[in-house]
Amino acid sequence: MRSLTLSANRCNDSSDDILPSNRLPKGAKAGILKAALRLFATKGFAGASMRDLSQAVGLQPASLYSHYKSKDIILGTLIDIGHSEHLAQMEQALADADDDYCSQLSAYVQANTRFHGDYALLATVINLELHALSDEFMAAALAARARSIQLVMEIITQGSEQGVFNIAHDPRLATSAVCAISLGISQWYNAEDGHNLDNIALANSDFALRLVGAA
Amino acid sequence: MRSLTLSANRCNDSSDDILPSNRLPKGAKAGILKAALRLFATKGFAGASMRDLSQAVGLQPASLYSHYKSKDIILGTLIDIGHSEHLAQMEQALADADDDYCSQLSAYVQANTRFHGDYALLATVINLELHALSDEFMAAALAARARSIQLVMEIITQGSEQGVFNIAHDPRLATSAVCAISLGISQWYNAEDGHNLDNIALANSDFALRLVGAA
DNA sequence: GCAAAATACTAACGATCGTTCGTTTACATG
DNA sequence: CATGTAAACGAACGATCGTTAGTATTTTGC
Repeated sequence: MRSLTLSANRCNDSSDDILPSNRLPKGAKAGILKAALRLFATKGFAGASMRDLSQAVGLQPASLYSHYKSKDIILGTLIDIGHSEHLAQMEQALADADDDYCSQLSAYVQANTRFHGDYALLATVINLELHALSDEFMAAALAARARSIQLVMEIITQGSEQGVFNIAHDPRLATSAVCAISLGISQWYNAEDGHNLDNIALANSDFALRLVGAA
Repeated sequence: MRSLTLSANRCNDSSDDILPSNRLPKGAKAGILKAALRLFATKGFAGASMRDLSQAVGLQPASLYSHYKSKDIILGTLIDIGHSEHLAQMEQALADADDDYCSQLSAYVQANTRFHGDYALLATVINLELHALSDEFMAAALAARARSIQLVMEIITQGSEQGVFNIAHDPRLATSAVCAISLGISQWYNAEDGHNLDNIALANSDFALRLVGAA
């Protein structure tokens, strides 16, 4: 682990797997998306130009428009990929886990942490550049986000009602806190640091279980 | 509380106290800083133009340069204010609290939560637009950030060594999680929602104490 | 091997960017 | 009232922005 100082490092991933491969388009589009993700994560959407992007993929600026009709659509595509993959991974994790509330919460937090570590740049763009989305993408993004949060909100509120969890406060505050724990690591996690993402995920799930007062 | 869905709402504060008044410059500079904060928080640093800013304060674009020499300096000033105020509030909170590790951690988390609620826009800009800082401001920003985190890191590690806390994992992971809890609320907290910031701060401090396994 | 489709190029458009210039107004101080 | 200073102005600078047009090159399907 290089540091845990929540540094300003928004681009600490030099690997090639910065986007879920199963959702990557074929051909040159994949390279454009990856380069755009790196640029948007480091310089922000408005701070990264189409010329920056064209240089990163080794094309002329105009050539990008053979693949994507606008800069907005590139951002929208990235954020859509991120939200879709996140929701899918959360649902899969819950389906694979045991049916009790503790296992469900633990599975969610571990999967959420792994997502934010595996796709730190993508998580960064989703969380930091959502405001730059055009309207048509924004609606879908907010819906997907709400669905992902609802998954864990229900676990926590129902687990609390059933007495499995013991939260002395508004369950929604606990949900917010639990989500924040996983979310934070995308700001500093670096796969090449040698820090084991599984260990972090396990720690975070333990933290979450403690936080909700799991029996 | 309007929602806890971690929405994309990066500008939910229409009040006038979006910056700590004791650190505001006199005269027109204060209005420029406030308008810039709102713009940077909603559109990002690169996405907000000097013409946007001039319109918000009712000046011509050129007039802004009578007060601040460049756009970068405005962002640097905002982030410097934010970091200075945050560090000061954290140190004050620790000084006012009892000397045991639980009280210290609780005080830090409550103060941290209140800061992120009271100055949600400022916290947003600090966390999301740090990458746009020029080099001279960046060094100071990272140093201030490191100092703020060190305060709570020491509480947690020493409290763990003394057996007051019981953390089954790397104390730095617990620190990261504790910080993330407070940090998250700047994304959705709205003072006009009627939600009591003191309640949130209290909840978060309880969550943090549970997280570290406080005796 | 040929037509068609996809992908790349050069060049340039109008708009907007941060910033500077020289000037004028407003205001405090003598 | 005179004077110096701070703060505002209109206009414009060169650079860069996202994007389009038109054309050439490469790849694909029959």
